[in-house]
Amino acid sequence: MDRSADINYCRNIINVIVIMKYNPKEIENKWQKYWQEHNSYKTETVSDRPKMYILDMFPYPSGEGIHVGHLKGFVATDVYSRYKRLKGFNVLHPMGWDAFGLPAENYAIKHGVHPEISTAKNIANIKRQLMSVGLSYDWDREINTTDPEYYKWTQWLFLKFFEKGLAYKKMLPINWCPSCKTGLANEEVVDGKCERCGTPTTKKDVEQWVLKITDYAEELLDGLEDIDWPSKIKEMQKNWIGKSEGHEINFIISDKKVPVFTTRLDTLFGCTYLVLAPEHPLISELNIENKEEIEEYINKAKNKSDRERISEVKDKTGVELKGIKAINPINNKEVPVFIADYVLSHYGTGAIMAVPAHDERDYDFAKKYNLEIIEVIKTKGSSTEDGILINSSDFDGLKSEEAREKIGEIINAIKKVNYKLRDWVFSRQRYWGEPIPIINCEKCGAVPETNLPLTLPKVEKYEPTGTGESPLAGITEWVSVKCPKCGGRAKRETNTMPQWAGSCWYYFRYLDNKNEKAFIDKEIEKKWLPVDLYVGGAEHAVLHLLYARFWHKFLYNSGIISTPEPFKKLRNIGLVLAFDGQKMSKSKGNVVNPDAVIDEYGADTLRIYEMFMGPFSQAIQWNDQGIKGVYRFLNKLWNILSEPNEESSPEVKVYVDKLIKKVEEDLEKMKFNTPIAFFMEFVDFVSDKKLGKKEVEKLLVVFSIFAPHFCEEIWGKETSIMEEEWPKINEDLIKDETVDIMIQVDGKLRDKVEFSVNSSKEEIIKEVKERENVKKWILGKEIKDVVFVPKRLINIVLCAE
RNA sequence: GCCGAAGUGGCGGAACUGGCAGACGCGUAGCACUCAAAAUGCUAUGAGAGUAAUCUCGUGAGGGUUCAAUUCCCUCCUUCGGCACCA
Repeated sequence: MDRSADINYCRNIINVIVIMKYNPKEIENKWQKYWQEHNSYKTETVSDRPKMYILDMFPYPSGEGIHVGHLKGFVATDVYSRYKRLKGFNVLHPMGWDAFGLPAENYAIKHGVHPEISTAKNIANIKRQLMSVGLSYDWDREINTTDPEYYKWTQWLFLKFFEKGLAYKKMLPINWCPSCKTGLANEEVVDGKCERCGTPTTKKDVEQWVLKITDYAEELLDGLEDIDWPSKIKEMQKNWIGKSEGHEINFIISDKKVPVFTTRLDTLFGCTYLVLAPEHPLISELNIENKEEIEEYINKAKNKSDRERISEVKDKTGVELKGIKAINPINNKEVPVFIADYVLSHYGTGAIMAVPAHDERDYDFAKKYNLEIIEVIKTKGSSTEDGILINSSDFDGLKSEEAREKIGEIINAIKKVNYKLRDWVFSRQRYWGEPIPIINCEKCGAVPETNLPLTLPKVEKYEPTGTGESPLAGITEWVSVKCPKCGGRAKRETNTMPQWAGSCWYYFRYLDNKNEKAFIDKEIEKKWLPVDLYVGGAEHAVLHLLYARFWHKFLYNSGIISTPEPFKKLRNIGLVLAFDGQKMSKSKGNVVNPDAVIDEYGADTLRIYEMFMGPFSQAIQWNDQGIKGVYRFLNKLWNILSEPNEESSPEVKVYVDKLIKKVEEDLEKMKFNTPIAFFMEFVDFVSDKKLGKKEVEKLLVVFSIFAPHFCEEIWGKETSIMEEEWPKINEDLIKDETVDIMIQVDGKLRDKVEFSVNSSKEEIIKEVKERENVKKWILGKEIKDVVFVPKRLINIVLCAE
């Protein structure tokens, strides 16, 4: 080290001694301890104040801890919670752990550490991280989905579904991940690949527990009307449920009725062939000439993966059933019959009437196999739109909509609604999940295990078997039980629940997390639900958010709870991208760890940067320089607020009240970036003015929602700043007496003049006309009109030459 | 292909209900402090013209409505997210 560095070092020390500098390291630990010791974040279940339930999507306790992206949402809800507390609400702001799932189990397989142990370790680490940011969670209400006292109720709720016949066992061709060696729900297959590991999924026939979410399709759709959610998420759920209204009609094949679903009954005269799904049960009953060819096709179709099917969208395959014809009910015309895997067995009736002239898929197929194409609708735009009927005998000239009605009447078509939504495959062949509390008895069938919790037994090997059985199947002493009903030999269900089970109802449990008699007390539920604000990532749109609504609606319909929807208002967090504009991920090595940021700048700087970087529902790149800017701002603000004058100058008083009002307005709109900008402007404004004690106190209370440690330290009173109230502002004081009026000539800004707010149009025009900047534009021209917007502008409109 | 969201300086972004485009921050440049650097402070910073006052252009592209458009309407382009043979 050279001499100059020494001098510099000495100077810095002198600085610290002379002025009390902002030193986050010193103050943050102190206050975190204080808040914890004083139970500052505790929420009373019963209170006179109005309730406000502000909820984060709880994290999965991964080994890497949380990164700054997770924190963005947590900080936003924390700021909002602190704001609402100061505003007099009884705020519930809890946190917990969604801890069942594959990573912990995979870790166990690799290292032989029980998931319970690794999970506990990870939770401790993340909890430490959350506390180091000064997040105001009521930790007395902490929950953990892997705690038997918690999953006892997950199991109990499953049995409710079972009692009502909404949980049933079925042999199904399900999505199977060959790498995770487990079945998956539809929602967990993204782009033909496993949502967890990215391996292409295959089809496998496995006996599965299924939850009948399809019974709730209509309600799940309707409920969207009444909730304040981003339209994007609503739209995704709508599309996922995929309601379509149409008719079911019968074609006749070999004297047998073959029902077909269509939304375009108006195109019935254009039907030139019929297509059955390869799995259609009728096929085996027919006397087909080319039986072998058909069987070969069916086998091939069966073994296709989702990816293969997707890649074949533009190149459809199929085989004609030779010697078979179908009769069209409207005109008794005979049309050929095909099987093709572009027709899905699980949707509608598994059979379609093909109208190649007005359906793209049928068109592709007809072109390929040289089938007849008959145009029956005259359309203005694309051939698949509604229009006017032609080539349709008596129905010619009718509009599509009328034709659907009329044709429907004549052939006795049944009106029918179909949904894309399919039942929820609910069992997983893995270890680290809630055991399904069912005993399979040879005599009595599936019998509920009522002695809950049914705890997850310890096993030696976590490895999935790959046979379609879970690792639990290997523990004979656990599996073999007596049937609770007949006492005979029976076996436990060895499948576990999917990772989404625990999160379907966790928002109830925070409210009453120690209740041993019920999953929630009825009165508490009535008082506290729905959740007022729910914040999390958009990736859960058709997973957690759909599943949770389903469970909630089921409980509501069963009379167990009193609210029809769980989450009144939902907002999505925008991703925090790495410096390179890419998603943060461990493998790319571009993850920003909050621990490092706090170590360098402190928690308050991190909090404010997370909020200041941009609108919180937007994806934004992390920028190290930006944090420095926030740190600079906090240093300036620290110096300004820590040495106040006795009394503020009058313009400062007004400014502060205006500032508070603007901050409040933006917070109500969930805007967190602009309030911070207002404070930055204030720093600049006040630098050459007098700021008094009273205003400092107001500012500290308001700013404490963003920088709690910082404000608590300057506050320096006996009681915590958290116990204060949001400052009242003097509306009379902040009313402007004068305003700047924009002066436009022909819509172009030419001048700006200060007037009293009450100035009339005439007064303003008179004065403005005399101003040089205006005169030169209107000189010698005729004024056609003057537009006056009070308190804003006047626009002098001239006659065009 | 279908559905949804979004395009504003060198960068992140701001702009109420159609009414000053570019707040605030970053970066950059200059200056001050310093032997020097860092830190800090001050000034400037959309493009072009002009010594200046000021003017012209400017919110993805083109058109429209309006006294007035980043904001409303139409067409198109680009990016991102979702769905993907759902009859």
